[in-house]
Amino acid sequence: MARPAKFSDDELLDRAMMLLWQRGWAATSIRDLEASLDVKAPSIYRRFGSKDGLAAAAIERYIDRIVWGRVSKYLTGADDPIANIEGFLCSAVSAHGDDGRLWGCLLTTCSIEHGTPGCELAAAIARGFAVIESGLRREAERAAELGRLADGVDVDDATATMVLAMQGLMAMSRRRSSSADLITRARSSVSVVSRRVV
Amino acid sequence: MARPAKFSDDELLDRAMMLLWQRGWAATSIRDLEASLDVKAPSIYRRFGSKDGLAAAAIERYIDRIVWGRVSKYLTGADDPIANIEGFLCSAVSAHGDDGRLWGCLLTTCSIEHGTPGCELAAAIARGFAVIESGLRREAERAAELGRLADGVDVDDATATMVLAMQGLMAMSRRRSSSADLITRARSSVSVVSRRVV
DNA sequence: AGATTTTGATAACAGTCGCTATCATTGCAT
DNA sequence: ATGCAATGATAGCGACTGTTATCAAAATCT
Repeated sequence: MARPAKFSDDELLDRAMMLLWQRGWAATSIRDLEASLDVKAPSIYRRFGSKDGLAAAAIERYIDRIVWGRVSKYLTGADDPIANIEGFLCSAVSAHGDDGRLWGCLLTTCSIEHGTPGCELAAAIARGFAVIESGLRREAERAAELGRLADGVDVDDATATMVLAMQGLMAMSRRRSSSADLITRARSSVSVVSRRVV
Repeated sequence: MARPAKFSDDELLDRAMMLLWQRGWAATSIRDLEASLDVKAPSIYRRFGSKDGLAAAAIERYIDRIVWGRVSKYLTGADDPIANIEGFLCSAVSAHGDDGRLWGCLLTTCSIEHGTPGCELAAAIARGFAVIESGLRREAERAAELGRLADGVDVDDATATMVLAMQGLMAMSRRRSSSADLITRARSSVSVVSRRVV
């Protein structure tokens, strides 16, 4: 056939995902990707078509790896659903960068940066958020069945509050250097929807 | 003295604020500002020093006009604090653009786009969020005094939940075209922290 | 009225952006 | 070994970025 590629698409996407996650969409140029991926621009364009195409593929990979990873690790559908939700939120605001800076969420960052709705990025981003929301809703339903929701709080209320808290935490992550304050806020928000155990 | 300026700094900042609010920081170029402000680039640079300087001044104006306007209109320190908070959140997710697209929050958008902490933009943004949080906290304190907080929910919990909800709503605003769904979510989140009246 | 001083406009700077045409290099199949 | 096909590398495209030097226009003060 022909000469094999130096890196597989998956390897490229992993590194592209990390770079976009850390720096954002607009702040990451093709030259940055060239340097980080050790692959020249023409190869990137032959494989992914455009910068948007690469970003969309990187977002898909982010959903598959990071989002699904956290959902399946924390929102397990077993044990205490409240503790699961709390673990999920706190895992998202844990430090990532070597400098201690939080990375936030690739989905939130890209959806705000790349505002134009209707593009292929928007569809990928919406899919990622749907994964998060359905995972949170599943735990909220279990919490309701187990009587772990606070009085007067139904599944919709708990899900909406947790989704908003998640996005709020991700937005705040981009400008906070430490995660301690965010974890406190996350715990507060979870405690509000859950029944106090005396 | 000398020839008077065609527009005052305040007029310029008002229009710059609207443009940055609608399009974001990175997506708004100096040429865009020239066209929208009807003022050429050299005048902009003579007055505000740089694009960052203009953005920082526009953010200050956003805080003074929009943030303080909403805080003083809704978080009044009188009447029902729960209704006040709900009105505050819902006002922020009301349609703004002629095309029905939501603009979100200039602070949230800029803080995610212009991630670099330590610059003058970051300080202005932090100040704006402090205004929002203190306003929400004031109403939460009144709600606690009036017995309008749900059982087991203290002022810190309610404030944290409302701040996260606010930021979450603003993040979601950038990719939603209608505000109905966001208003439903906002109401859910407010209902969670407030005492049910039977 | 004339001098002064700040304004606005034209044009251009160097740099970066996303993207691509061109070509030599490489490895697989025959 | 040879031809084929896809690779990586060099170089460059036009457009756009933030920014600034230069100069004409205009309004206030003496």
